[in-house]
Amino acid sequence: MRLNNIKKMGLVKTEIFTDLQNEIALFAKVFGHPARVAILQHLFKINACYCGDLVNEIGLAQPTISQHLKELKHLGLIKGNVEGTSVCYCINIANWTKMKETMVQFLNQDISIIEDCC
Amino acid sequence: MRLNNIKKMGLVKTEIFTDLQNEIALFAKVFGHPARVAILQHLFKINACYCGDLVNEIGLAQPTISQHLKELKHLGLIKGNVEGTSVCYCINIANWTKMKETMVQFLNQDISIIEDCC
DNA sequence: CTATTAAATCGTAACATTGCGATTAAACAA
DNA sequence: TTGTTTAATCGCAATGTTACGATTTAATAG
Repeated sequence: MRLNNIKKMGLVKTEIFTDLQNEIALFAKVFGHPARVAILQHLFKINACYCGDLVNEIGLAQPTISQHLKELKHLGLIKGNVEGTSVCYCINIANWTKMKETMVQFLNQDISIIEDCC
Repeated sequence: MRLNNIKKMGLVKTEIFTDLQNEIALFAKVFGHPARVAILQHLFKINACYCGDLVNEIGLAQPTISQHLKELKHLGLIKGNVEGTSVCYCINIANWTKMKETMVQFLNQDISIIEDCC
């Protein structure tokens, strides 16, 4: 159920974990930076926007925003469309939904637990 | 709505983001490693277990597991109880539930979006 | 063609993360 | 007290991440 071309995790010993565990970690990792959280929130809010809008909105330098957009795009969560000299970014709903299912299932593990053990 | 003593994010310019954005990023970051995903899944599955069990179950060295447990504990998602020479770990359900609410709300941002823009 | 504009890429400094061997600390047993 | 067991901590090597100035690329305007 992986989305786009999923990259390796460097030092992490991915081979000793299941595909699902690695997939959850990769999705979570991309949310593990407030700039990427902010980019996604903004894209959801205004539906589509240019890279430059995000630079103004968020307040990080253009190369930094570009780098964060690249990571989101690489995981398949956003799409970028060239319009003249600008690039219009928006959420990839189909992939977002797939990702959401995986993550919500992970977060809902607690439904069978009644109370703490210790 | 933050749980435990939340730490800074190093190079990350946290001050330009909202508390919620930083909180989502911190939660996501802790899930951003398959070992921590595996630890949480195992704790949910068997309800409580010793550090040594996790070392056998997961296959990373004891200091490495100990370090991952420390991060989960620091965020408040697990509790550790000393029992003789062992330490029994389990999920902190109350904090897990709070975290889940925050994350699910973030993941459900897509409910208003009908289709892709570009 | 020559600007101009917008965004990607390059290069790099500062810092963080991962993993583990070695050691320490704490509880208990004999 | 002296082992033994279990887990935390220390220290460090290898690698990743973040941020941004400088540069390049690509599209368009004049």
